[in-house]
Amino acid sequence: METFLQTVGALNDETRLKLLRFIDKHGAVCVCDIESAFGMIQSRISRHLKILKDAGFLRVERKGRWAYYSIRSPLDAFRQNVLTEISYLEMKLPELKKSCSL
Amino acid sequence: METFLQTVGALNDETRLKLLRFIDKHGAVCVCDIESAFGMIQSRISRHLKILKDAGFLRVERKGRWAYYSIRSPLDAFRQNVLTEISYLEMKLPELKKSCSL
DNA sequence: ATACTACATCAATATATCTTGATACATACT
DNA sequence: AGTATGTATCAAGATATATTGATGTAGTAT
Repeated sequence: METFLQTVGALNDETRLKLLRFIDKHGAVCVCDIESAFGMIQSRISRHLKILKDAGFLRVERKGRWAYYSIRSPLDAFRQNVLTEISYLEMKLPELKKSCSL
Repeated sequence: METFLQTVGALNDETRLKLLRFIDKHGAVCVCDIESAFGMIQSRISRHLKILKDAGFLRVERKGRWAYYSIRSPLDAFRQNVLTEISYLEMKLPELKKSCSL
């Protein structure tokens, strides 16, 4: 119950749906790339990524000073369904431009 | 996007998950039965039922002064998955006692 | 018509969540 | 050591959502 509410709670935000789709589409990206792609301030991105991570959708891998977020794998069936469902949604995603990372 | 957010928004509440499971389990029930089963005031129940209905999970059928809520049918694959997922959750549901309806 | 019942909706308050800017932390570089 | 960079977290205000009690509406009964 707790966990399910956390999962749907994480999905209940337009920004997070876009982040999820963006990461699902591009694979591992660092926070600064997301920041410049979405044109949002870093604290906002960081917060949403944490919520998505805590809800079981994302994983982080730190390399040097960068934190790379990607879709957690393996993903249980329900979360996988959710990702698929999100991929069907019409949303305009920003372009990924490798601005800061190597 | 709109629709998806409305769907997950409807799921983002413990009371509504219980209502959904309760109705999924018992079939068509009227508001007063839910009210007495859950021990919640009527306006609260009514509001949550509306949210679940607007999100595409429930349908209403009025008979006389009663409004019977049941799972909308047919349900698309995603919402069906959600219902299945909810059925796996551990939650204590109140007993249904046919208190007011015929 | 009046009164009653089941349900819906509104207004006010309470609670949770989001956004921003500031600050903290950790790694890398000189 | 200091400085810069990438990220995380905190505190404040803004926004959204939930709960309650009151009121509105529609069907039913007397």
